[in-house]
Amino acid sequence: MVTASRPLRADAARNRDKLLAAATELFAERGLDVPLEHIARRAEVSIGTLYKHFPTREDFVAQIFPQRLAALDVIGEKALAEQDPWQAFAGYLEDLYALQAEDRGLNDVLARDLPNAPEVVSACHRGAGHAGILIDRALAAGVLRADYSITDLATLTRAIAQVIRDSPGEWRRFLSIYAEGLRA
Amino acid sequence: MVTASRPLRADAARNRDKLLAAATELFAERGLDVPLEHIARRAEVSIGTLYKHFPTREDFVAQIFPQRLAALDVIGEKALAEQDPWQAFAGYLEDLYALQAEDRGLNDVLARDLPNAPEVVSACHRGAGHAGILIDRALAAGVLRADYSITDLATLTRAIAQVIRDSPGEWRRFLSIYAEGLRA
DNA sequence: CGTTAATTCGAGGCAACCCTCGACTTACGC
DNA sequence: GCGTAAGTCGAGGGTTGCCTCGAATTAACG
Repeated sequence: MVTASRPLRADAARNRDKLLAAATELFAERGLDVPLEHIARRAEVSIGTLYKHFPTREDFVAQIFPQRLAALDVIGEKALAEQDPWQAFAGYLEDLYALQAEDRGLNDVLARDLPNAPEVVSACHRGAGHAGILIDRALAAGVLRADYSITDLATLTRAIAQVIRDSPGEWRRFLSIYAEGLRA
Repeated sequence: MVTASRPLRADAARNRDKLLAAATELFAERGLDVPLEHIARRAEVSIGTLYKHFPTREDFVAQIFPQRLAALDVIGEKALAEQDPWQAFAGYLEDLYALQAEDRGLNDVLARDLPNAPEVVSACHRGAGHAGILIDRALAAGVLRADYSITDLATLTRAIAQVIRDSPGEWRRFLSIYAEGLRA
């Protein structure tokens, strides 16, 4: 039962776009918790209009992050193409956290449990799938500590998210130390 | 020029104690950001009375945490008494984070830059002093990766603080992996 | 006891953020 | 052009937390 909503009026479409652009910028700059009023202000639109188009913060997240999360697939594929199982896994971590470091909103999305939009959830699942394969490969090759699991990666992600928030310049070093501890 | 303040009236002393007890509990349970109103409520005292005794949140912190931080000295001494340089450093980390995991307030104090009370600051400095010695020893013995520094420990502390907040049961495992990466 | 200074109380003002609703405005089809 | 549905606006009500201040209370001392 698809409810075919009629096309937006011209001004409405314009405002929707401005809101989306503003939200994209502000999420990236300030993180997921930026006040909705700020988004409205940057979009030069009233708060009422914001709520008309995006009744909840989640609606913004659902519109904005699926594309962002597509990058996860890219780095996943890239890592799967790498021959050396250790290099594949370690490179994946580097790329993943580099991504997070570039976008505070993405950092939040990946580090919290919150994001409920199905598109976002499925993107995360795909990411976890890639990571799972990389872990299995590395385990099979005996280059990763034998008890490592995807749960540890989730923990690491939240930890690194915090490092990125506190001191954006240090995550790479932190990761390199942690990664040493990962080798079998 | 020491301003000798006269002793508190009996009821005032009682209320002060109740406030301190309530704050100690709530900081430990909920972290440093617990609303001051909650502290007043648990102490069964009005919000006005709370502000009379502790005009700022920092005043609570300054009264409560110096004793808590004394534990830092204890584990520092304990580690310095340990013969094996690696065991000394690794044990210190274990003890430190076990402490943090037991008290959300302490976790916050150690992981944020905020705490400005001189007593708190100096306790942190003493802790850093111990840690510095442990690091130097381990470096001299060649058991710690050669480029490790106290800055890395600060980063680790913030990262683990986050792990403790998110999933209190996992910090030990996380640390054990990281610590592997630390060996020379 | 009575005095009085110290203490307590909590209503209420301020600020940030959330969200709603009805009056006004405007795009668009005719 | 005009009528109308669609869209916009922003004042304002709700919440949570911070903090203040004057009226009411009370400990403590003679």
